[in-house]
Amino acid sequence: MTSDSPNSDFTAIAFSFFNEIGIIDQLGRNRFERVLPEGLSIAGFSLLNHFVRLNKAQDTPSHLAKAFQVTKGAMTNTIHRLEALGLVTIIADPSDGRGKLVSITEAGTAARHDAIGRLAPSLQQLSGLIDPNELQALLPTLMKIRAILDANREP
Amino acid sequence: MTSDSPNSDFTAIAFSFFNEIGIIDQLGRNRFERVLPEGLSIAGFSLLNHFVRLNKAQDTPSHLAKAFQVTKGAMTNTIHRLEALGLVTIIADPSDGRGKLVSITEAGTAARHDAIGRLAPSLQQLSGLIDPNELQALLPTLMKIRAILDANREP
DNA sequence: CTATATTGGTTGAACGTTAAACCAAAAGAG
DNA sequence: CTCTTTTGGTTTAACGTTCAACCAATATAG
Repeated sequence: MTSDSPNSDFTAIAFSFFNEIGIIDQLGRNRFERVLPEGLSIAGFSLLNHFVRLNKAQDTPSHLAKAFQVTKGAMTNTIHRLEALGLVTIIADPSDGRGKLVSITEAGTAARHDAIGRLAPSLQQLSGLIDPNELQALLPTLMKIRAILDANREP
Repeated sequence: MTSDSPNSDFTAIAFSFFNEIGIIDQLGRNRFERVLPEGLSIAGFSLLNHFVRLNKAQDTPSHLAKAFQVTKGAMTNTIHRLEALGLVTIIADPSDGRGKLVSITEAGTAARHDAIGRLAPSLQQLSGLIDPNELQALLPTLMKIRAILDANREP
């Protein structure tokens, strides 16, 4: 029964896969969201983290939307929310009348640092429950699948 | 560099992991949602599928909420939406004045069948791009992680 | 140069989700 | 039996997301 009809098998495997992915995403998102500083969502934190990690001074909303695989509307929302919190500034792009430039503020860098501190205990706990090697072993395949899904939208 | 400071490494690995999970969930969800019949969400389809797969005649909302790891409010929403489409019926539980009993209708079974047919080409395409064995190999670890996250909510 | 197409960003409606407050019915404690 | 707690379900506000329509500015074609 393990290697019968290989093709209809794929459906069952894919169903299970996406099901697990969905639940893990939900549980993980929930877990981290509740420890983040008031008002800072995962989307917001990811954006701040992006600036610090890549040491970027500024970036355009459209580029950010592509980097996070999110629609322009979603990115507008995220950015404006961060701006309202003073964690980010938005200015007009001097070299393109349509564009904007987003920069992280001092407060934004601090908030990101604070958030990482808050995340630590939660991650600490997980590190005792999940084998890091096992987790890491998943990464290459997950990245491959993500790339395939990304390159192959709507059939 | 592979087995240096094992603990701070975990943070980076976990970040990458949840990041990939989040994007795959979004892309996969989007991919399947757009091919589903009008008005039928993934949540709705999953519910219908649950009844057919487990060959259940009826189930209570609270049990369904637990099965899908979703809040009661979310399940109320899903069920009522399906009821409005005529894919499910809701009756009072005769043996418990608080409870309800949800059953799938003929139309619900048909809609689920139709949905599977619509999903097929999309899955077919994926089966050519992703190695089923590689996909299946991920499942045990994913399930383990899901179980750990589930059993270990809010630190 | 002018007309058309593309790109950057915003907006508003809809969806599924969570959290929290709430009500009614059932179960448990005294 | 009565009081208290637990359980089943609904409701409302808020969030992040998608999609589609839209506007303004730039790029491209002719």
